[in-house]
Amino acid sequence: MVDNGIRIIMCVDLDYFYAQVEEIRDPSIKGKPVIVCVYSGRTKDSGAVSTCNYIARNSGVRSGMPIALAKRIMAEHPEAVFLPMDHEYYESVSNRVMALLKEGSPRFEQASIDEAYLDATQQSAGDYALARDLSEKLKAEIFDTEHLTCTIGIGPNKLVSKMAVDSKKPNGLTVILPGKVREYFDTLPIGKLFGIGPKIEKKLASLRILTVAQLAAFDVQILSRNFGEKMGPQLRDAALGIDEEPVREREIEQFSRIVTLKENALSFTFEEILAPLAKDLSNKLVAANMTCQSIGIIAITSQLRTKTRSRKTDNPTDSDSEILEVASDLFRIFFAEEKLETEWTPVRRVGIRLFSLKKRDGDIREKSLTDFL
DNA sequence: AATACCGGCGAGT
DNA sequence: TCATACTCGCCGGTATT
Repeated sequence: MVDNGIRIIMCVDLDYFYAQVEEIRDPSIKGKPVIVCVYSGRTKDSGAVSTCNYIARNSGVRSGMPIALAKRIMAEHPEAVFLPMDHEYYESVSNRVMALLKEGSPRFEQASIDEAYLDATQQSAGDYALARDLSEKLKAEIFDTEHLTCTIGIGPNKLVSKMAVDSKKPNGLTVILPGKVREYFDTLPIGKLFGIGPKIEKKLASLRILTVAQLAAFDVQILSRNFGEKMGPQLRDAALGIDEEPVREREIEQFSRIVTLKENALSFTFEEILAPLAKDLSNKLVAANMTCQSIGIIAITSQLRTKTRSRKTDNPTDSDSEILEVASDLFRIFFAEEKLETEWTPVRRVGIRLFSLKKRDGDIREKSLTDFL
């Protein structure tokens, strides 16, 4: 047992994942700009870039960018390949890689379709040099079996390993030793800290916090007052490279499905739009052997503002008809309320969300505990 | 006072 | 008109007990 309190955490990130999977599926596109897109179906090129390979990034294409803009950027590169996202396929590849990683360390946490954390403290006997060796083996194994490159970051916690992985991509391997954390973090612009996006960066700037070092030294009380009791201390800890979160597999806690309407509208046919979403979500619940006890709707307005409504159901359910019923009712109420608003806000995208998910057939232990309580 | 529920916001892949 | 589809986490307000 290795227990000097110092953990060794690895963050594994599959490089430009969707685009790389496409390169492997069709090697003839390798060497060209590859841009994987989510087409919304409104017009020929409406939609957004999901991800792209580094050749496309070098021309300025970015995730989240409108497809039409990406096409304009690539206008002088007619060899550029625009592909529709094939989520199911990427997921099947992801599942295989995640299974490999899980063998690398049983202390495993999948963070997204292309990212995972491993607690390698035991395997590497607390030795960062051994952890690096283990990472190299994992990289080789993933490449040999799936022909995928990945980047691995290593550090004393999930945050630092994440910052390490971000420091050198693609096909990188970076170790930030516990004693080097502050040194590395202090060189970073504040916006590069994981968890600090444009909004928080701006708010920090208004407090005259412009560097990670300034955030690390800032009065935590004032941070709490401005960001809340949880986020205040968390922000300062992040600047200090402190993160005690364990690497742990987590049960999924929500499912959602959302679609873009053909045209912005003040209402829509619930049966036509919502029924397929309800069916999909119900199928997902059944496949996961789960139920939900809260059903919500999502509406994204023409101004791209997100509005939500939700309702706790009387009983846990996985029924598509019940999901459809509740979602339709929530949309009826939503549009009735919207009508009373002064501004006329048509809706662009609509969706359904399920949460308060519970595993259905809890095992015997769990069951008897529940019965007991 | 503590907890549950709800709607909004922010971040990330 | 250029703006996807997800998931997670937190905040603050209000209702409930």
